[in-house]
Amino acid sequence: MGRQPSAKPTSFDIAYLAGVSQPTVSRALRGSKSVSAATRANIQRIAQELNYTVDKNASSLRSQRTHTLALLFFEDPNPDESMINPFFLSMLGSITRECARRGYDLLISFQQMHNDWHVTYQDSHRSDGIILLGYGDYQLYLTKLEHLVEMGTKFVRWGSVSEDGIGLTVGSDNVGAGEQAGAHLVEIGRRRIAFLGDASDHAPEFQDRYNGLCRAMRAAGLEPDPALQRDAVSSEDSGYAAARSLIESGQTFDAVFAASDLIAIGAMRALTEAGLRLPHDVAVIGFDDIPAASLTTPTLTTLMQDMKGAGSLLVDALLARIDDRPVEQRILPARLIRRQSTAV
Amino acid sequence: MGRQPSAKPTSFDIAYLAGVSQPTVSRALRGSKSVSAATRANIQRIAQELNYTVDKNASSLRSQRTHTLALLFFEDPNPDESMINPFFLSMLGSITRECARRGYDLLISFQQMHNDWHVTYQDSHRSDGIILLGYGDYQLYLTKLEHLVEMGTKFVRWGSVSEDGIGLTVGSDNVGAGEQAGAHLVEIGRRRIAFLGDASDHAPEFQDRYNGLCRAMRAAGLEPDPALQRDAVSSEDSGYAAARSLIESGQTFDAVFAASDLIAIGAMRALTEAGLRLPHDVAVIGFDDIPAASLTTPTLTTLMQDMKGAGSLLVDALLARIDDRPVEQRILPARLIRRQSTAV
DNA sequence: ATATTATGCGTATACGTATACCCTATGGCG
DNA sequence: CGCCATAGGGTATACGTATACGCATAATAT
Repeated sequence: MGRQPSAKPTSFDIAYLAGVSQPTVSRALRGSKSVSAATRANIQRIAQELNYTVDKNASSLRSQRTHTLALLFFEDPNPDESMINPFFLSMLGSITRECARRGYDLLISFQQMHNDWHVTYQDSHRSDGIILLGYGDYQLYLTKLEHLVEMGTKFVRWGSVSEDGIGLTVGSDNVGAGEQAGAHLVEIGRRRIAFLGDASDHAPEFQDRYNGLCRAMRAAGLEPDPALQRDAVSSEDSGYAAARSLIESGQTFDAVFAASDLIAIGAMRALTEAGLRLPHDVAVIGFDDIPAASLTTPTLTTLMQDMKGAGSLLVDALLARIDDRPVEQRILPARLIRRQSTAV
Repeated sequence: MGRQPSAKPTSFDIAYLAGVSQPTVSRALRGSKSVSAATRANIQRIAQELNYTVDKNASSLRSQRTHTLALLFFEDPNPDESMINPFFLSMLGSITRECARRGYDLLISFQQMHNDWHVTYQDSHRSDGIILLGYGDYQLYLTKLEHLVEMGTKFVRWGSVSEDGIGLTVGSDNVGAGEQAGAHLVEIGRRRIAFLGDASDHAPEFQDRYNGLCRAMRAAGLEPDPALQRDAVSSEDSGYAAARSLIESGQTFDAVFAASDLIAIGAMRALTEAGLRLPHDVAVIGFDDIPAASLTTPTLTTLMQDMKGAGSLLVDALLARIDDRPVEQRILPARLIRRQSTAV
């Protein structure tokens, strides 16, 4: 009873009470097998009683391992600052859970493309590695990634998975998903399918989706019409503008495959305003299955990415990278969610 | 050139190059005024050149300050694990930004109401304080909070602001927002206004909103009918069920004030299915202004909470609490967003 | 001119843990 | 009965920084 309740116990306190030395406490709690079962049990009991916790800072300082990962969202600074891509937000849940399961803490930050991630997070020993999520200026982005590789920073990013990519990338099977979308539209009888989304190599994921669409069309004996492709970034406004451009061009089309749900939602607004009936005149497919997709009129058919799988895959891959183990899986399948916007 | 590029520089390296002692480097970089301007400038230049960063673990260990806050979402374990209350998610952006602005890192975690937050985060020196966000089993919740207070844990939570609350709470002006909702419905001629949301003291925020509604009605000479109140938690399904219950009861009503947008969206589905025309037969107001609110049919009138303000207020309050300074502001105003669901 | 105070910095050390290394006792084996 | 391996754990120390304290020198006061 003479102890100060406010003073947090250290491993020395435990050691004293257990009649052993401080290193033995450390060894016992970390599971070293050079401690007898009886001693270990005793130490654990005492630690429990005193509500002892290993000091994270001291532990990290000594072991040079933080058991912390950093999650960086980097998007172009948005006029509406509080707006975050909903798709990435929903990945957050699975990432945090996977981190917790693996005993890792998660630091989170939104970055405006600064130059010093490695300095900020790895060199200052805040985290053992970095998860990168986001779109943005792709060229600028690549430059930064090369820099990270040079600095030996451990990181993994979500994106288009290809062998020549910079650093380690995991992502959905975008080509396969594009094929599913195309096949579905062909199946319901559509012939002239428009694609809304940047198809250049500035947006590899969108490009993959477009390539998948083209492949499905060709497999059905249709030739994709390049005039039916319109660039768009992932936002409602951009989707609206792209659809307007398509409508005003006078091209005929009976389906729209939007590279993201946000684009699709904007496009549906433009199409409806133009007096087109959905899905009768134009069928629409989105990508991501954000919560809003089931609230639109008509509800939006879309490709659902495996968000839960994505989170654990990202964490798995990063931990493998940190421990210099080979990374097993890198690609996740997507699933077609059929709703009213393609129900004819 | 003989230096190892991979070895991270320490304050000793800087000190050696600057011809001073290590503590002087520490003082210079932390802005102590007992270092001459010339020395400081020189040290900063060298640190810059070497890409030196203060080791976070060593710094935190020595100073017993982590400059890190922990954000805890605690909700009842959901069957759909990846579902997070969208309102809290949008608060995330402003919290991270405010932390960054103040030079704090942010740890994030989802908790299933475990007992040991303080152990996990404060006692193990992972963070200086905790931000709590979430609904959940309110009684259980209160017990945990009392425990936190006992342990001397620094924390702040989002919720119903009242003087007798446990710990430090900041939140929206729920009563005032409820009044705005009520006044608006009265203004468009509605007399029999239903409230969907738990009005017991298990959900103080909802209760406040209901009280605000009642106040506005009485101010207009109307007496709220308790039969028009239905309990609901913040989910679509719960809103749907509550609205069904109301419809089946045979009560007449010409407006619904839902305690959250999710409840409102579920209720609108039930109302529409029952053949009621919105807003002609029944006007609907929600709460939160989640992104989906502008996508429903009809679009949803709602009360927008000041999310950006909320984030900075939470961080401000917590930092004040950590430094034992008085907390200035605790209540944020909400704003009525008029959309189609009340446009008559 | 001496006493006083402030300035600028070095010396020593603490923060709490993890690990390399060393030592002792025990048992197995030939 | 001597030899070595092994279990079990102690001793010493490093991780990199921040701070209490002391000590000069210079600036001011008296």
